[in-house]
Order: sequence, then structure tokens, then C-alpha cells
Amino acid sequence: METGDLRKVGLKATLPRLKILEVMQAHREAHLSAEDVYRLLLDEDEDVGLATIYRVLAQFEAAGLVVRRHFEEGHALFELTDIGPHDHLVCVECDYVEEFYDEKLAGRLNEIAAQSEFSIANHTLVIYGSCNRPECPSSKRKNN
Amino acid sequence: METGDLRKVGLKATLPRLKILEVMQAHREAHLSAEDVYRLLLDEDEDVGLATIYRVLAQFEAAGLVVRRHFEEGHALFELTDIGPHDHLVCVECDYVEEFYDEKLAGRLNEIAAQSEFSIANHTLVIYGSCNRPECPSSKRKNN
DNA sequence: ATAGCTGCAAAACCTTTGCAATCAA
DNA sequence: TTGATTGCAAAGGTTTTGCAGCTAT
Repeated sequence: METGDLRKVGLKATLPRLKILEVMQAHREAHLSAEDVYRLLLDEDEDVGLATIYRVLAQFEAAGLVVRRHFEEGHALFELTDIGPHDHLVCVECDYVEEFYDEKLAGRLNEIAAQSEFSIANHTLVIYGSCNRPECPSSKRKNN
Repeated sequence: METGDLRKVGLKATLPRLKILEVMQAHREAHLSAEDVYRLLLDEDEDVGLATIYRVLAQFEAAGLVVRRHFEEGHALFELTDIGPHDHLVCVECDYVEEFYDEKLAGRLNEIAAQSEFSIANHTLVIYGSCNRPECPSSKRKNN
């Protein structure tokens, strides 16, 4: 059970928290908004208030379980922390998000920091562009 | 005058637009929110409605005069496009911000986007760390 | 038992929009 | 003149908060 995961970070193992954690884990490849989590729980007939989801996600964030991200949209997206370091490609047309990890990039970032006499701790990198997936509006336009 | 800058991109040279452009240019090193622009104009006794600022900044963005960015805050920040592409090093100890542009980095980003079949438009990169400037608390700690 | 948690509804944000008045060309 | 632009206020969408009741320990 994830009950332990919650206790470990000092949170009572309540039903809403367990359910929210479950949903995050069931969609660990996705970037979910509070609203997304809300709907996914409704789909399972789990009736958790939206306010609770916001509160719990904030607690998870404080506990280091999830990270909050702001891409182009007008709302925050959350993802589990345990998937490791990675950056994001975001499609500005359809909000599709892809993750990547690039060794060379990481190396170059360290060199840059070294040149500036910075001790690098971490970074945030988001590349914006148009994905060329068939279902993206940008593709349809090119087909004309 | 900046009147020309506006005409060039097909916008009537109205007072509010001129004033907003002026403020952006007077703070070209900063990242301003719509609210920031609003307050800066108030400070100059220029009374421009907040709604107008949002509208004008959106027009400037469409015209390529400014770029809209979403960092970690819950609101958008705008900066002039003409300062050229650059990224940021931020010291988490003293909030010192340094801008840099790195050719190799840019090249690698393009390669990454190409691999994912993304047409890259732009990106946001912030490196967090400790600067080692003498006036930074992090340096003082090491001197002990 | 009790400190902490939840749901609801209301409030707080940031941003966009409708509309009548105003302005640049 | 006339279409574009503005300011205001109202609406929109996301996130936070106050509070009374509920729950895990």
C-alpha cells in the first residue's frame, strides 16, 4: 500500500490522499492538472472535492512527492518526482508534452555554470514548438 | 520616436501603446508582468487601464515585439524581443540573475527538437545554483 | 479524544470580453 | 468621417480559504 509513502512524509493516510496518489501513479507519464485529477477520480466514482485536490497536491509538493510546473497553459500541472530528472518539449498548438533527458545537454549546462562560477543545483528547461503528431492542429494545417 | 516601431508592425501609434512600449524599453533587462507595467505607468501619472495593457501586450506579442513567458509564478511575464535570445542563471542564495547565450547549447536544443519531430519555436531555461560572488552569503560561508 | 482532514461555498487571483465613448488617420 | 482603440465593469477560469462537520490515530 501507498499508506507508507504518505506516513513517510508526515501525512495522515486518508482516503482522498491515497486516491490522489494512486491516480498520479497510474498516470506517471502524464502531466496532470488539479482538474484532471478531479475528473479521473470522478470517473472511478471517487468523490473528492476539488479544493481537497488542490490542498493535497500542495502538500505532496511540499513533501517532495510531486513537482508543480507552469507551461504555456493558464494552469499548473503536476507530476511525480520519482521519475527522475528530465526536461520538457511542449507543443504550443495542442499542449502535448513530451519528456526527454539529454546527456550532452546536461554536460553543457554544467560547463556554462562553471564558466560563470556558479555551483549548479538544478534547472528548468522547456522547449516550445509545434509537435508534428497527426492529431495536432499544426499537422492538419500543413496537409492543405 | 517609437511611433515608427508601431506602424512597422501595423499598429496605430496611440498614446497607451507608446507609453507601454516606452516602459518596456526603459526596463529592457527586466521581466514585467501586466501588473508591473500598470504600476510603472501609474508612477509616471500615465493612466492606462489594466485591460488595455493586457490587450496591447497581446498585440505586441502577436507582432513579435515582446515574448510572453511563464516561469514558476502564477502569472505571465513579458520581455522585449529585441534583446535577443538568452537564458538565465539564478543564484538561489542571493537572487542574483545573470543572462547568458550559448551557441552550443542552442545547437543541442535544436538537435533534440529535431529528434522528437518538433518544430522548435523558443525555449525557457533557468539554471539554479549558487553564485560565488564575494557579496553572496554562499561565499561568506565558505570563508569560514 | 483530538488534532488534523474534508467538503462546500465564497473569495481571491489573473486575464479576457462587451460595450459605449473616444481617438488616430 | 470612420474603423480602430480605450476604459470600465462584468465575466471567465484557476486556485485559495473559512468554517462546520468528519476521520485517522
